[in-house]
Amino acid sequence: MPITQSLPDPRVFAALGDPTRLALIERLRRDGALPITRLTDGTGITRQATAKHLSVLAAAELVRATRVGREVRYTLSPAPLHRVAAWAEAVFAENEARLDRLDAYLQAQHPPVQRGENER
Amino acid sequence: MPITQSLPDPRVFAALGDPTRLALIERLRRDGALPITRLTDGTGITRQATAKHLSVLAAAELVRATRVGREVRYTLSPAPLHRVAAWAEAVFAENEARLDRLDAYLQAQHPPVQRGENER
DNA sequence: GGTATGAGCAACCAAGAGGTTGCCTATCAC
DNA sequence: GTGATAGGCAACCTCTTGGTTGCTCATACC
Repeated sequence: MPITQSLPDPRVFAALGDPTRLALIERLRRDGALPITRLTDGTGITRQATAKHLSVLAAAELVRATRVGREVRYTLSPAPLHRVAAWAEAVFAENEARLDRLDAYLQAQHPPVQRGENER
Repeated sequence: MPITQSLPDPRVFAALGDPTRLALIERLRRDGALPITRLTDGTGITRQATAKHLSVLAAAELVRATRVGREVRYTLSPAPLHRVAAWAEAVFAENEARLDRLDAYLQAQHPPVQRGENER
């Protein structure tokens, strides 16, 4: 069963590969739509730093910005997460399958000692 | 239903956030245990570059090295992939749930027109 | 109107990442 | 033994990244 799953966008992983951004994702998951200033306080960093992180997340399409008056609200856009989860799970499963085949092959080459009548 | 899922190790995402390393993962998924030299040829980079990438993957426990004679074979160690998939799927699901709650709330505030006998 | 607040833009900086070359060690094959 | 092959280590280089400060623009409030 050759995998049909296409390779995911590395930018999504890269975007998730930073603790600050991971925390932003968690925050947005909990609280929904928040403007940059709100997302900034509590963290020890500047608003501009947060803005950069958000733009990385936006580039990976993990987050969507909508302007409301003078503020910009960020919300999670979880489609990439879904794709990433599917890929990771597929790789995991496929690897298990390969190991099983390898196992079967090795068993055939070196049948285990003491098997009992025909399986024990 | 507050998420019990703990935050995943950012190093796993960071390790996956590079096209070269993603390709290495794919290669190992397909072909199983391979030494560095084999993993290197075909790619346009040096053996040392590949070694660095593999050490990043190993630090994230995505890959395991076993020495066989003079060569070192790398194999996928997919447990982190499983965890990552679970987290991503959980965030996806929780976000959908939050959106649904928001939706219900909005419906309650602005009941849709034409609801039937006693709503209109 | 004037003032406070939310956000964007640009320059800058230090540290890290991805890559290289050069050299050394260990194992295999003969 | 000799030579070829697999790999490790260290120094170096350049580009990116995470962060800052300073300034400007736009919207809201009174």
